[in-house]
Amino acid sequence: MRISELSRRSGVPVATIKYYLREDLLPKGEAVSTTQADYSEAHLHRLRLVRALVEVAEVPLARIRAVLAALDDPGLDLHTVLGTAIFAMSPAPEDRPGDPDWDRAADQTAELLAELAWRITPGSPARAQLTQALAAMQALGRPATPEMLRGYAAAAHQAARLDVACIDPEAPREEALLYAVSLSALMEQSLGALRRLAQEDVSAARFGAAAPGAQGREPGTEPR
Amino acid sequence: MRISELSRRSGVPVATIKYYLREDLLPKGEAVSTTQADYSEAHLHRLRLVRALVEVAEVPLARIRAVLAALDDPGLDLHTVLGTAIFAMSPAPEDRPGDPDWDRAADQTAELLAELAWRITPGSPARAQLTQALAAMQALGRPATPEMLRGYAAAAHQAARLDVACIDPEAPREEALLYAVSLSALMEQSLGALRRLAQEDVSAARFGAAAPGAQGREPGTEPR
DNA sequence: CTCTGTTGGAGAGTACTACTCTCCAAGCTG
DNA sequence: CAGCTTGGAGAGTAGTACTCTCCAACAGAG
Repeated sequence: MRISELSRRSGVPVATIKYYLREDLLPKGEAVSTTQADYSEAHLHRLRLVRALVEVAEVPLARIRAVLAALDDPGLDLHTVLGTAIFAMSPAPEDRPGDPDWDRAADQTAELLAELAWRITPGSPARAQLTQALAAMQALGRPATPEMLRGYAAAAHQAARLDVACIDPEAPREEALLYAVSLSALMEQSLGALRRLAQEDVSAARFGAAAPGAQGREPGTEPR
Repeated sequence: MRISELSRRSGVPVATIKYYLREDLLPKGEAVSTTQADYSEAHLHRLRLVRALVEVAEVPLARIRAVLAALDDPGLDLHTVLGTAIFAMSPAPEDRPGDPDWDRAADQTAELLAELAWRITPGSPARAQLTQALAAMQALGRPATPEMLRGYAAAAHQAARLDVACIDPEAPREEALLYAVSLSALMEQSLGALRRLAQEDVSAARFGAAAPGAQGREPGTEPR
């Protein structure tokens, strides 16, 4: 199919598709002539994936590019490639050793992970992310307690079991990986939304009374 | 304290503090003379909160402004103000009625929420977010199953119980709200990080073998 | 009372991201 | 062969979050 059909079928403007091609977010179509290239269903599929990550999961293009590059890397086993992709997906805050809040948070992280005994890669960006969040709570004067962390870890592990259960190792590798990554990112959004909904339920149970958001903004209205 | 001390104590450049003052992210100090204003501990505290939301939770300034405005709104009960703040915090994707993927996702959402019977506000942006994520999965040809959704909802509810348990209704209102909001945002980051760590553990258990990310990027290296 | 430095306030400028627009010659289509 | 589309490349734009520059009005040191 030509670029205009790719655009029509995906709903993405031609100019944007050209931009993605330039930025290596979409592989080039097979050149039929100097001014004509052929795009396949795989292109359409990848384009939809990019759009889902951009629009729904709000992943920066640079990170999407890194993830796709990891997926295209052949010759690694499923677990390794998945790990690499998830690494590339996450923001990696820089360590701030020496900062007292950071160091205390790093200890909290180490203690929690030692207790959980999860099989994880040492330098994982997720670990730095966790430390960063705990350091921020420290700085706000409300450090997380070990009991809280254990509870959140249990919830996270439950979600992760569901994530991994969705992976079909029998499916074609490319497809399985693509789904695993997109599912991980989209389920992160879903989990966040579900958590906010659940917060309302729990808060209603605890503090009771009227429905909130009565004077909240109209649906679809971005603040300012 | 003067602006320079506020800057020194918070680690935020004076220029940025001035910018936040202009942008209504920080209330003005009490004017002592034409060219001198006095900032309190409350200013320092709010500044730290803004920085935590910007740096760690990556919340856009416009949304932080909306949240702070909601918190400053007096005369509402705790549950209501909290709900309003959480509303202001979340992105609100626009509905796309008519789009088949969207409509199916909206049905899924309605079915799940009916089954869960959580006490939630009808127009909640979190609901639209959930629908959006489910619609994206639909579009990628891998719709979420009701069983999966139930599982994720259970995990989310568990996290939400921990969130709400942290709120101390006896604490000064302003303080309780500030902590609730920052905790919600920072714990979202922590939960995401924990989930990624747990994914690695579960994936290792299921697909076994070598440590992943061996050729992942160095810690602290942003892709491209 | 002068001199040095800081402050609040406002505007312009910058860096980055994610497009979006314009142009062009080559090429396919009626 | 006229008129549309296409691939490719560069320039332009909109939005976000600062960052810099300037200035007159002070404040404190000597």
